[in-house]
Amino acid sequence: MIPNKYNPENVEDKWYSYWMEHGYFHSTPNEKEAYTIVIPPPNVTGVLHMGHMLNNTIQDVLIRRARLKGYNACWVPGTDHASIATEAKVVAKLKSEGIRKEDLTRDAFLKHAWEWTDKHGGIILEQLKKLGASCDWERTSFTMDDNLSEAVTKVFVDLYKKGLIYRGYRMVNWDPEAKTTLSDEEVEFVEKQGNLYYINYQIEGSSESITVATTRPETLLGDTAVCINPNDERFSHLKGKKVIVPIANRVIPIIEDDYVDVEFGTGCLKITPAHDQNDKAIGEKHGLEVLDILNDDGSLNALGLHYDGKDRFVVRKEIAKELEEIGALVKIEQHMHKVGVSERTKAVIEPKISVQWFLKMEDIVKPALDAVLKDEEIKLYPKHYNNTYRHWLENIRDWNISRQLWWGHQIPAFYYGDGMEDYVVATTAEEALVLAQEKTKNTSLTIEDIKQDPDALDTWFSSWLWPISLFDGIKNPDNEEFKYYYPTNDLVTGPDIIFFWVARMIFAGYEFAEAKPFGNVYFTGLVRDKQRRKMSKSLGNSPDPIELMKKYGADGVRTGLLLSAAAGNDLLFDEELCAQGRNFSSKIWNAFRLIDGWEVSETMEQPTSSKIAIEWYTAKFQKALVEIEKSFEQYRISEALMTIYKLIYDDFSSWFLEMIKPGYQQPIDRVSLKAAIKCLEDNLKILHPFMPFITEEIWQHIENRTPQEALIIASHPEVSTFDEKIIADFEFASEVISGIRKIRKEKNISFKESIQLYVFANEKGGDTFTSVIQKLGNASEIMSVEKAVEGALSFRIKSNEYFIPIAGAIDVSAEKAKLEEELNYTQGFLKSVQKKLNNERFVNNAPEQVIANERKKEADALAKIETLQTSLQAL
RNA sequence: GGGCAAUUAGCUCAGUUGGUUCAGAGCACCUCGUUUACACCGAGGGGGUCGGGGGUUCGAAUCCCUCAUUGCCCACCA
Repeated sequence: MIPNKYNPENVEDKWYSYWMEHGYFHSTPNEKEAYTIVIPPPNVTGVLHMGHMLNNTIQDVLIRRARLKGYNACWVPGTDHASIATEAKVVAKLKSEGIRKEDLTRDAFLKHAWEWTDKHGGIILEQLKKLGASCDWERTSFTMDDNLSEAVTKVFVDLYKKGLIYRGYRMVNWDPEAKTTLSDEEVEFVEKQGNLYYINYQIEGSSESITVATTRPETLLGDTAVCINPNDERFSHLKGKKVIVPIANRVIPIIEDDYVDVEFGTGCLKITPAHDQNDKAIGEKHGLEVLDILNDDGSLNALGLHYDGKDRFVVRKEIAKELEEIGALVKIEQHMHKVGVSERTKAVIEPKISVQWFLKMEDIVKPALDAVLKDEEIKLYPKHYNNTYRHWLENIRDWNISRQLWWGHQIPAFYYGDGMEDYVVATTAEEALVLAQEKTKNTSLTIEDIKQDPDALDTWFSSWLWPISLFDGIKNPDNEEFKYYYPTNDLVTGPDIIFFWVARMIFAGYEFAEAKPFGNVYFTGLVRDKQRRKMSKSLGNSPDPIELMKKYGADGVRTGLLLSAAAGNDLLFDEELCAQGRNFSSKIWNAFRLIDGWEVSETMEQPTSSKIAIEWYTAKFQKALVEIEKSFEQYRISEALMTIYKLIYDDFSSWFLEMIKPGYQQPIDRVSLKAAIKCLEDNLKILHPFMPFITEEIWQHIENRTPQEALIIASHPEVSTFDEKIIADFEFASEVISGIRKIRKEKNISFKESIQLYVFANEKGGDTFTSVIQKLGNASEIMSVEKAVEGALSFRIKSNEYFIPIAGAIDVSAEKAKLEEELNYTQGFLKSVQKKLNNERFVNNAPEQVIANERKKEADALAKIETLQTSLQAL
């Protein structure tokens, strides 16, 4: 009836359906305390990878544990529209069909995007079900759901009214591939080998020239000045003169600014205000003209003269050649530098001046600093992320929130004219019309006269509201759900989105909900392969999670991942880990099968060894429970799991079950069986958050449970006081048992053959486990003696000596050698202890406890030496 | 260029205020074993000068200084 081997595949599907059917994952506000997690929403068209596996396993552990502990646990799942990533996918797909985005209307494009989303969206959520994720699926959300979108619009309008959102002509990061601006966070810097080009600019009306160094020679077509340091004597004779831009043959001034580093390059800098942040600043300071030479796709425009229409990188090469031909190129040096690329498309970013929407950050972030750093309202794990967090917030610049994309939340700004200020911000076009009429005092304006801003908002401008908008807290802040579930408890995510998402959610929380969004943030590490390489599609080193779960069971994969995932550390994934998890499943299964197979006797007395075993395991379980609680408090989840692993593998299976196991074909007494089942059930409860499926399976096998008695909603064992002494006594006894086993092994004495055991005890008492030693050592009797036993093998535990008489001859010289070695070691140990005790400064300075311990060590060593010497003489 | 973290057994990591059983765990490894839950197993075992150097202390993996290596984050030097 109960299979020999545990087969996860069927079992896991069965219980997931069972849990769903009975609505255990679903939460509604009630009188219990809420425990809430919101999922970091994966990209709507994404597929499950190992990073998700780790991240969501941790969330599931936390949520299941909370559920067992009697909280009203609510884990809200959902997906993110991922504006730029998804739009890029859709554009690529259309391109493969020969359709260009430029040829489509906004509505037509969005239709394609929604089709794509409907087709590929949510796959990842289905995959999470395989993992066992106990999300409240009835609450599944999408950042572009109507409700969430309305929240985004409302927030935009409110922030605009507060004066925190503005439209400005600024230098921004331009991604020529996606043809959109990006926030500073979306630009990553990669080290690249480039060239430093030294170019001569001829002084107007002179044969003399001045050399500038640049990494981007093509930008000289946009130069509007050349700058020198006013204190640089090399160039003082050129002050006030003008130079001629090569190729373009434009005359531009030489200006002076101490921004220029005399040491670097030639000490002379060309100024291209349209294509460099610093140049723009200098340009503004000196009132320079701005010449934008680039098109949106990164090719040069008409200002690029004969390079019109050619890509910037092509021009870079060609212009170098032309400069060489006209003798303006002095030299080219190799130059390592960091180049900003788009996080999404990897295209090299161009600084570009354009009109965009920005959020003022200075004031809005303020509460977020204290919340984490001072008041500890929000705690980050590991804590050292506090520094990273602080640094970012303290150096933050205004957030460029507009994107030249269609997939996303359209900016609720409406234009009625071409002027920089000819717009209004409103939730709907109708409201906008009213506002526009008021603003222009022109009541003849119609809805046709106003046009909504075509741009969409940065994806993160919606996900920063996630913990609030999931519960409709933006539009309807007094609703019952929001008041009940918000603030949420724990957030589990990767440190790579600490700025993108975590920090922004924190100040959004204070700004829009007047409260923190969550109490704790647990940052996981990255999942890498065995060689520490990042997992990536191109390397092919990323295993398919679904296949892994098929092979090892979801429980096995979860366990494998968590066993080695120290908080915040990268996880070096190896399938071996999953095998370890699967093996653990088997172990538990077999332990259950053992107990399940026992016949019970109603009349049988409980053996002493069983009675003591149960007392011991109960204490041991409590001790483990305390450690587990402590580990969870510190979010050391892998340690908590390891504690359970060892408890079940070693203490429960190897020791406890062996202690109470009845003889061959013997029944077990009723009391012991009942207690054993209780112990097993407690094990299942604490293991359930980690291995939900196998624990539920066994739980339901133990007896027929009603849906109200399912393990998933059982109650977690409570911490209570426990007997430390019995644990210590067992520790000692287990060493004795190991000693016996060692001798059996050395002398090839089969376990079936019983032995006699004599004890010469310097340490009196500690007989609690005699019956256990007898059983697990297969000793026919255990007797106390007052002197060494002749014709016996011996071993020592602490200051006690144990003798096992054997029938055959004893190899006296070998025994002697063994004893002498042990004696030697103990004498050396004694010497070091005595040296310490004879040191006056030690005795005077060390705390009493420490000295007492040293004295105890001394006494023990002395006693042991005496025993050893007696034994040696006896030989 | 600045900041943060790490460096302990073959691998991945614990080691909380310096002092008991402080040099540990899991995996891997070696030996033996098909005993009646489990070979996806059991029993037993080997293995580390705690990155190098210096210092404080009666006492340092733990505190201080310094050097080295690695990883991450941030920064507008053309």
